[in-house]
Amino acid sequence: MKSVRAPIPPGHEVLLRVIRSIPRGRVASYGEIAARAGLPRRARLVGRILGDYSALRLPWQRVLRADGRIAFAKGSAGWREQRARLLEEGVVVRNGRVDLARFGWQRDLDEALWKMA
DNA sequence: TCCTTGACCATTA
DNA sequence: ATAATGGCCAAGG
Repeated sequence: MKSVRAPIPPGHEVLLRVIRSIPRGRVASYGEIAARAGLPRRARLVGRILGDYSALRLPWQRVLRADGRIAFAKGSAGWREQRARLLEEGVVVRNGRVDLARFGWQRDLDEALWKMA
Protein backbone atom coordinates (compact mmCIF):
# COMPACT_ATOMS: atom_id res chain seq x y z
CA MET A 1 0.00 0.00 0.00
CA LYS A 2 1.48 3.27 -1.11
CA SER A 3 0.88 6.64 0.46
CA VAL A 4 -1.29 8.97 -1.57
CA ARG A 5 0.67 11.89 -0.17
CA ALA A 6 3.57 11.12 -2.43
CA PRO A 7 3.46 12.93 -5.78
CA ILE A 8 1.78 10.83 -8.45
CA PRO A 9 4.04 9.95 -11.41
CA PRO A 10 2.88 11.22 -14.85
CA GLY A 11 2.38 7.70 -16.13
CA HIS A 12 0.03 7.06 -13.27
CA GLU A 13 -1.93 10.26 -13.79
CA VAL A 14 -2.98 9.30 -17.29
CA LEU A 15 -4.03 5.87 -16.11
CA LEU A 16 -6.04 7.33 -13.26
CA ARG A 17 -7.82 9.55 -15.76
CA VAL A 18 -8.75 6.61 -17.97
CA ILE A 19 -9.93 4.54 -15.03
CA ARG A 20 -12.11 7.37 -13.80
CA SER A 21 -13.67 7.77 -17.23
CA ILE A 22 -15.12 4.27 -17.44
CA PRO A 23 -18.88 4.90 -17.50
CA ARG A 24 -21.01 3.62 -14.66
CA GLY A 25 -22.52 0.31 -15.65
CA ARG A 26 -19.66 -0.60 -17.99
CA VAL A 27 -16.41 -2.44 -17.51
CA ALA A 28 -12.93 -2.53 -19.02
CA SER A 29 -9.95 -4.86 -18.78
CA TYR A 30 -6.60 -3.98 -17.25
CA GLY A 31 -4.97 -4.25 -20.63
CA GLU A 32 -7.56 -2.14 -22.38
CA ILE A 33 -7.13 0.63 -19.84
CA ALA A 34 -3.38 0.62 -20.26
CA ALA A 35 -3.74 0.71 -24.03
CA ARG A 36 -6.21 3.58 -23.91
CA ALA A 37 -3.80 5.47 -21.71
CA GLY A 38 -1.13 5.10 -24.34
CA LEU A 39 0.77 2.54 -22.27
CA PRO A 40 0.31 -0.78 -24.07
CA ARG A 41 1.51 -3.97 -22.36
CA ARG A 42 1.26 -2.43 -18.92
CA ALA A 43 -1.82 -4.18 -17.63
CA ARG A 44 -0.01 -5.13 -14.45
CA LEU A 45 0.68 -1.50 -13.72
CA VAL A 46 -3.05 -0.85 -13.77
CA GLY A 47 -3.61 -3.50 -11.14
CA ARG A 48 -0.83 -2.11 -9.02
CA ILE A 49 -2.33 1.35 -9.21
CA LEU A 50 -5.82 0.26 -8.25
CA GLY A 51 -4.39 -1.13 -5.04
CA ASP A 52 -1.90 1.63 -4.33
CA TYR A 53 -4.35 4.46 -4.80
CA SER A 54 -7.32 2.93 -3.06
CA ALA A 55 -7.67 6.14 -1.04
CA LEU A 56 -8.59 7.99 -4.23
CA ARG A 57 -11.86 6.07 -4.45
CA LEU A 58 -11.43 4.98 -8.01
CA PRO A 59 -14.20 2.96 -9.71
CA TRP A 60 -12.05 -0.16 -9.32
CA GLN A 61 -15.01 -2.48 -9.56
CA ARG A 62 -15.24 -1.71 -13.28
CA VAL A 63 -11.84 -3.21 -14.00
CA LEU A 64 -11.78 -6.90 -14.90
CA ARG A 65 -9.47 -9.41 -16.52
CA ALA A 66 -9.34 -9.66 -20.30
CA ASP A 67 -11.78 -12.57 -20.23
CA GLY A 68 -14.31 -10.67 -18.14
CA ARG A 69 -13.62 -12.42 -14.86
CA ILE A 70 -13.02 -10.72 -11.54
CA ALA A 71 -9.30 -10.72 -10.84
CA PHE A 72 -9.54 -11.57 -7.15
CA ALA A 73 -9.68 -15.15 -5.98
CA LYS A 74 -13.20 -16.48 -6.30
CA GLY A 75 -15.06 -16.17 -3.02
CA SER A 76 -12.50 -13.85 -1.40
CA ALA A 77 -13.58 -10.63 0.32
CA GLY A 78 -12.44 -8.51 -2.60
CA TRP A 79 -14.17 -10.79 -5.06
CA ARG A 80 -17.44 -10.54 -3.18
CA GLU A 81 -17.27 -6.79 -2.85
CA GLN A 82 -16.48 -6.26 -6.51
CA ARG A 83 -19.34 -8.51 -7.49
CA ALA A 84 -21.72 -6.62 -5.21
CA ARG A 85 -20.59 -3.23 -6.49
CA LEU A 86 -21.05 -4.28 -10.10
CA LEU A 87 -24.49 -5.69 -9.48
CA GLU A 88 -25.39 -2.46 -7.72
CA GLU A 89 -24.72 -0.49 -10.89
CA GLY A 90 -26.58 -2.88 -13.12
CA VAL A 91 -23.77 -5.04 -14.45
CA VAL A 92 -24.73 -8.69 -14.67
CA VAL A 93 -22.17 -10.92 -12.96
CA ARG A 94 -22.54 -14.64 -13.41
CA ASN A 95 -20.16 -16.95 -11.70
CA GLY A 96 -17.74 -14.09 -11.18
CA ARG A 97 -17.74 -13.25 -14.85
CA VAL A 98 -19.15 -10.36 -16.89
CA ASP A 99 -20.11 -10.63 -20.54
CA LEU A 100 -17.82 -8.10 -22.20
CA ALA A 101 -19.87 -8.17 -25.37
CA ARG A 102 -22.70 -6.64 -23.35
CA PHE A 103 -21.02 -4.51 -20.71
CA GLY A 104 -17.58 -3.81 -22.13
CA TRP A 105 -16.51 -0.22 -22.51
CA GLN A 106 -15.48 -0.91 -26.08
CA ARG A 107 -19.03 -1.93 -26.84
CA ASP A 108 -20.15 1.37 -25.39
CA LEU A 109 -17.90 3.15 -27.86
CA ASP A 110 -19.21 1.09 -30.75
CA GLU A 111 -22.72 2.03 -29.78
CA ALA A 112 -21.92 5.73 -29.73
CA LEU A 113 -20.26 5.57 -33.12
CA TRP A 114 -23.19 3.68 -34.52
CA LYS A 115 -25.66 6.29 -33.32
CA MET A 116 -23.55 8.94 -34.98
CA ALA A 117 -23.85 7.31 -38.36
C1' DT B 1 22.57 -4.84 -9.31
C1' DC B 2 19.94 -9.06 -9.02
C1' DC B 3 15.81 -11.36 -7.53
C1' DT B 4 11.00 -11.74 -6.47
C1' DT B 5 6.38 -10.41 -6.74
C1' DG B 6 2.04 -9.28 -8.74
C1' DA B 7 -5.92 -7.01 -8.86
C1' DC B 8 -2.15 -9.24 -16.30
C1' DC B 9 -2.23 -11.33 -21.27
C1' DA B 10 -2.02 -14.28 -25.51
C1' DT B 11 -1.00 -18.64 -27.13
C1' DT B 12 -0.98 -23.48 -27.08
C1' DA B 13 -2.22 -28.02 -25.68
C1' DA C 1 -13.37 -25.19 -20.29
C1' DT C 2 -8.88 -25.42 -17.69
C1' DA C 3 -3.70 -25.36 -17.36
C1' DA C 4 0.86 -24.56 -18.49
C1' DT C 5 4.09 -21.34 -20.55
C1' DG C 6 6.55 -17.40 -21.73
C1' DG C 7 6.21 -12.59 -21.96
C1' DC C 8 5.63 -8.28 -19.68
C1' DC C 9 7.31 -4.44 -16.44
C1' DA C 10 7.17 -1.38 -12.20
C1' DA C 11 8.29 -1.65 -7.26
C1' DG C 12 10.70 -3.22 -3.31
C1' DG C 13 13.99 -5.67 -0.83
